[in-house]
Amino acid sequence: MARQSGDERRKSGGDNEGRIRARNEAKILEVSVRLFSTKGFDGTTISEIAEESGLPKANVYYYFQTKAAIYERLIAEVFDDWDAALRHIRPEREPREAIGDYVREKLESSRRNAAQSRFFAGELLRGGRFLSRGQRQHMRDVTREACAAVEQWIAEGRFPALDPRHFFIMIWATTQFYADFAPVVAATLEVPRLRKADFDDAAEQILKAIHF
Amino acid sequence: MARQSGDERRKSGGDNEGRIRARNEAKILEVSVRLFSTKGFDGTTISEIAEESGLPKANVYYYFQTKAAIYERLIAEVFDDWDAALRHIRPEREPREAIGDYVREKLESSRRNAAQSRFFAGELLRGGRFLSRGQRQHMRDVTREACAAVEQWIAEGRFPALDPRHFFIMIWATTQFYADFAPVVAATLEVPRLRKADFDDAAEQILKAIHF
DNA sequence: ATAAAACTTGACGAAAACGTCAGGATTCGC
DNA sequence: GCGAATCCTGACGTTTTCGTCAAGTTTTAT
Repeated sequence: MARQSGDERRKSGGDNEGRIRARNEAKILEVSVRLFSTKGFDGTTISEIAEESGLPKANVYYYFQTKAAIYERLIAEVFDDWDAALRHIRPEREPREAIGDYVREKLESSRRNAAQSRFFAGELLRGGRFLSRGQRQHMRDVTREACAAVEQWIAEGRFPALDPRHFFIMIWATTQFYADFAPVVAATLEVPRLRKADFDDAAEQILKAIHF
Repeated sequence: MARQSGDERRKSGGDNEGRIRARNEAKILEVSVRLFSTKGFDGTTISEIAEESGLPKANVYYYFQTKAAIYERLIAEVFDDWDAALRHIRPEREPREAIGDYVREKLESSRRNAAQSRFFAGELLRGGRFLSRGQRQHMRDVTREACAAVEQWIAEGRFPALDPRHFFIMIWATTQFYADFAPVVAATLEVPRLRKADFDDAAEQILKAIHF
């Protein structure tokens, strides 16, 4: 009996997964993030995931023990990207450049991975019940560090005296918005669908509107 | 046989609902907006709504034909508030005051009706499938009018040359964010729970950060 | 008081979802 | 080539949910 589902298997190895497993897991996750993002956790069924992945349902259960397991894997994936953009904010950089890069990268990544972005937004909207303590703590640490950089800029007189925490909230809110609430944005801009150019405009306008 | 469910009844009267009906519908809607906002449409069950409303399930169905009917009623309710705040933006007003009022009102109303705010955000995040064509159109009209006011300010040299559409998106994104993603905001501000003072700070910081 | 309208409710049926299982088919390491 | 590990899958059981129904009780209007 060679039954052995998903997680157990990876406990030591981790890297050298079978190609088949790698391919199928990837496919399942790719389909899932799209479905979860538009229909939510409860609105998405495993049958649906299976169908769109081109696998029978039981096969999905071969790779993931439960629906929650899929969801959690996705959370972890998104999480890895969470702070990547924030690394632009370093005290030794020029504020205008650092923040410009940050805004542009945030917009671009949420544009390119819109489903992922909406998926995570949905999770946060619901209170982040699937976020582990460690993940929450990590978010806090990363944010604190970025705020420290801004505070240093302020102390050096290179930045206006704003509360960096609200400043980041503002940036984050705005950049997320374009991808997560695309229908509203499209309606406001009076275009049928958002294109790359709209995101570029957004970056420019955001940087122009913020007083720094 | 006096069977007659919800919607039919109101077709002509509309105003003079029985008190019992008014009370029970209100209770159901109040409970529903909270549940929908934290668990989503599919994650919320009628049994749950019934239980928390203190009514048997069949009674909920006496007032609302389907779960979707409850959801749609809530959408319509939220919708009525959508543009109320935007009415502060009028060309004859002083830009600083008008926008200040707008930001403060938006923050305050999303703070006071956090569940409603999150509920609507969730709907938009999912692509706004429950929004009627008319509602979409209305959003567009209201937005266009507000943009026209800003454009007039710009023409009169009372406002910086920003694209008003991106400007409003930015404001809307930011103000919503405080209520809708409260856990993230609380983590960033390093407080256990957001209080009124935090929202007041937010208003101040937003207005200070925006260049106008 | 009385009849009609409005309201309440326990029990029920049908459909759908989750997750399981036992056994068959493929692939892999040697 | 062969045995073991991995992968695949149709059918199934259980639970949950939506929504219905028919028979009650309470309120309201006259």
